[in-house]
Amino acid sequence: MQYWLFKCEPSVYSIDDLARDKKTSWEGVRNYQARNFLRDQVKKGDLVFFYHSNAEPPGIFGIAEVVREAYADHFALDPKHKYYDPKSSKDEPIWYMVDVGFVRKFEHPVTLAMLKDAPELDDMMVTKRGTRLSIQPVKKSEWETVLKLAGEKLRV
DNA sequence: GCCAACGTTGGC
DNA sequence: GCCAACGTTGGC
Repeated sequence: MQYWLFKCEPSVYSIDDLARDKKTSWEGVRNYQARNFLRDQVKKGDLVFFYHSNAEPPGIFGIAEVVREAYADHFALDPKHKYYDPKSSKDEPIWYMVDVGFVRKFEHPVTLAMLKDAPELDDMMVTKRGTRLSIQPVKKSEWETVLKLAGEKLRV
């Protein structure tokens, strides 16, 4: 059982959209390092911080749960889609996606500024400038620290 | 909207 | 394989 942080621009898809839909596919990851995490390490039952990027304010807005492990990202095969990648094919998909379900929206989101202020989170990728990975592993201690900052119970 | 920090592409 | 040009991310 592992913890993750998934980034998304709320103008594209937000925690509120997930709360409404209950479940969504997490497609469009087009970075190899993030792809490797998604394909090889993200497992069913893992818990995910839902991070709003390019937002005001940026930060962690809630929790999702992985409900389906990696499968081929078929949006890469559609020439009309913005996630199209001509190098990908049905037989040899390059890109993968997972499905996540809604768990909880934080009553008090943990903003990026709060994450940066917490010394326990100095090693967290999202707090380091220049880290643009959209799928990031989160340590158990970091997970618990963020929940405390959010004023949330540790048990999900 | 700006721009720094990356990742990717492609000529050589 | 190098590296300049270009595209993207994402905070501010």
